[in-house]
Amino acid sequence: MRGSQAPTLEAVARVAGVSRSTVSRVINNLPGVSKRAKLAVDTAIAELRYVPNQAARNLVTRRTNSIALVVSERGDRVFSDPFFAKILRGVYAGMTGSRRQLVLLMDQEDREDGALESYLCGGHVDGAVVVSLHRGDPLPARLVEAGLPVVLVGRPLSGIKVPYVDSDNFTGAAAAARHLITTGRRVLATIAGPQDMAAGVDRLAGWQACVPEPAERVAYSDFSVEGGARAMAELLAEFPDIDAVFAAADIIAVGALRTLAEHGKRVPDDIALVGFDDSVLATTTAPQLTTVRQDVEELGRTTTWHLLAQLAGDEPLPPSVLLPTELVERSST
Amino acid sequence: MRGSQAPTLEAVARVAGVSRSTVSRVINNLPGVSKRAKLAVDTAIAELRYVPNQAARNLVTRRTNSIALVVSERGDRVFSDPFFAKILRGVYAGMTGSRRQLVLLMDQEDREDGALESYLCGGHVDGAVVVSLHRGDPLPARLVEAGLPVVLVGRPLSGIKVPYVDSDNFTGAAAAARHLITTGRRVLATIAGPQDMAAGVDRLAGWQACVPEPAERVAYSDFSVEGGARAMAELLAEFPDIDAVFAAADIIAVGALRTLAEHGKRVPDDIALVGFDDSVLATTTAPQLTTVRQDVEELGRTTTWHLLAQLAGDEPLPPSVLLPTELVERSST
DNA sequence: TTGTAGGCGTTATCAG
DNA sequence: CTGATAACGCCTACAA
Repeated sequence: MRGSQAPTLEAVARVAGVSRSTVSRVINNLPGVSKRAKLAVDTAIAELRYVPNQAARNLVTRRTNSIALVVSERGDRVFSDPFFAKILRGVYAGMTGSRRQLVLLMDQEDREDGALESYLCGGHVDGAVVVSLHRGDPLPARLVEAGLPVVLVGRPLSGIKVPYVDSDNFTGAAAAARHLITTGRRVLATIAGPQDMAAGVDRLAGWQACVPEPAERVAYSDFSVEGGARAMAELLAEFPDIDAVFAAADIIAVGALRTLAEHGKRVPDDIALVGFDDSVLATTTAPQLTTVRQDVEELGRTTTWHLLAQLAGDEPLPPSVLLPTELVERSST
Repeated sequence: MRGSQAPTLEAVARVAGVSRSTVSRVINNLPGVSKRAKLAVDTAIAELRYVPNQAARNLVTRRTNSIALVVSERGDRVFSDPFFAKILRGVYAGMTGSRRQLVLLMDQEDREDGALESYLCGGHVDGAVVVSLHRGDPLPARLVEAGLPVVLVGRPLSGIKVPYVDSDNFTGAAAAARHLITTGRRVLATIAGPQDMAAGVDRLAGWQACVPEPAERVAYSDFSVEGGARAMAELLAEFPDIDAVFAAADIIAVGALRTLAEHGKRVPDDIALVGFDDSVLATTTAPQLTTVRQDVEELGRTTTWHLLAQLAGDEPLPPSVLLPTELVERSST
């Protein structure tokens, strides 16, 4: 991949009039090199524009000084989702001072199945943060089996033993339920998120743990405005007397709000609405959303720390971490 | 980076009862392997969960089967900018069928200067698409010197000889100027973009090439709403009689629009306004923006094709490509 | 069709 | 402090 002939350690050593070992020591800042030798080597390096060959270095050291952020989602979707933006920001923040490169990897639809996996297991990276897992995704288990250090953003649904960091979705949803109950609402409904992701499952579970009739009045939606609008319509059609709704995400709540407006329902007078995430959306709606806050950037940061600690061998680590969530009261309840 | 001891070619060969070369041939789908041998090898590979060591492979083949998308911008900014989202989408689209992995690299503020460069030159990737260059960024020249195939998104300002793909900013800006002139505007002004980026420079040049008094009535702004608002205010203060403004980006135009409203100027009655980009912003303003459309996704796609062609050795390639831009008339002129 | 042997550019372990 | 020398895991002529 280099023009004609990239200079090697050997070449530098010749020019500097020393041995390869000495050059290697200089490059890696190892002790035991005389000032004179170091100077000669530095000069030679500059002159030849020498850059160490990573492949050779990786081969012998068995480390690459880079970690991967793996997004198990189609690449073209990633950039438009603010969730990933925050995760990325957090991962970056978590890496400061670690002297490692971050490599962002996404699913490519046209690649054969194992491409991502063999890239990761093939020694391109020292470890991986994996985010956006859906039920049944075999990737994390495979990576762990292969011995690659991995930390997940979000609880895995498959029950595999992989360390993860997640927001406490269960407790957050429970708080939402309690809030609605204590503010006098009686006919409670929820729009649950996708049940192939832990966030969807756990928020539903937390809700159901606090609500009188857990199995009643549940609609499902993906994380989209349209889905939320549709689910709200279903709910309204089947249970016209509901006076409170917990939406499993702010974006779902936005859709619900739209449907409620179309049906002439006033929020919070006729129906109270609670969202989840405390994203920017929550303050741009009218009325502003009562919602459960999770700190997504912190999620990325903590996950990265966990991975780096694992790489550094700072055992023992907790197998998983739950970050607190918090109810934020605004005008929709 | 593998658990205890990752299996090697050697191990597979032993289990399969063949030589390393035969295993290698199977892995690389080379001809000249008997059915029996292939079967034995495949079985052994599955049994041992063998994954080829990339470092070793890279070292000898001198290729990595991955290309980099390098964003010369702080990582945490990248995800929030829709421009990069579109570029990424285009790059992905351009890679379909290429059997390569995409590695996204961004500046990390805490890294020493050469980290990105030595990562790229050290043989981690076969080539790079580099985007978002500011004047004086030494990266592309260094990469090219080191022999790494590189294609730039956007014309480099430094005059270095690196292939690039860009939108035809000059012609687009000229079209904006002509449009304002032919619709009867007389006192023309422009809010130019940052002059440390080609997009800013070229749009200003295109404008100045078509306007009666090129040096007159120019304000400068970065690509932000606030900058546009401020620049518009400057213009208004200094030249109260202007009746047309060309903003070098839609986001700048949004700011200008705000200032104009504050000053009681009607658009387009009192002042005509043209933007650049045809981003989503252009249709969310009131009035909707007349603007110059550029296809950013296409930009990413074409740049990637160019790089892949270069890697494939499909010479000779045009050193650079300009993608057409097009005036879109709406209500602001 | 298969196996043997040499080398890719580093690091690391030894003696000197 | 410095310099040989043996790996690291794989590919690739070349020979069988």
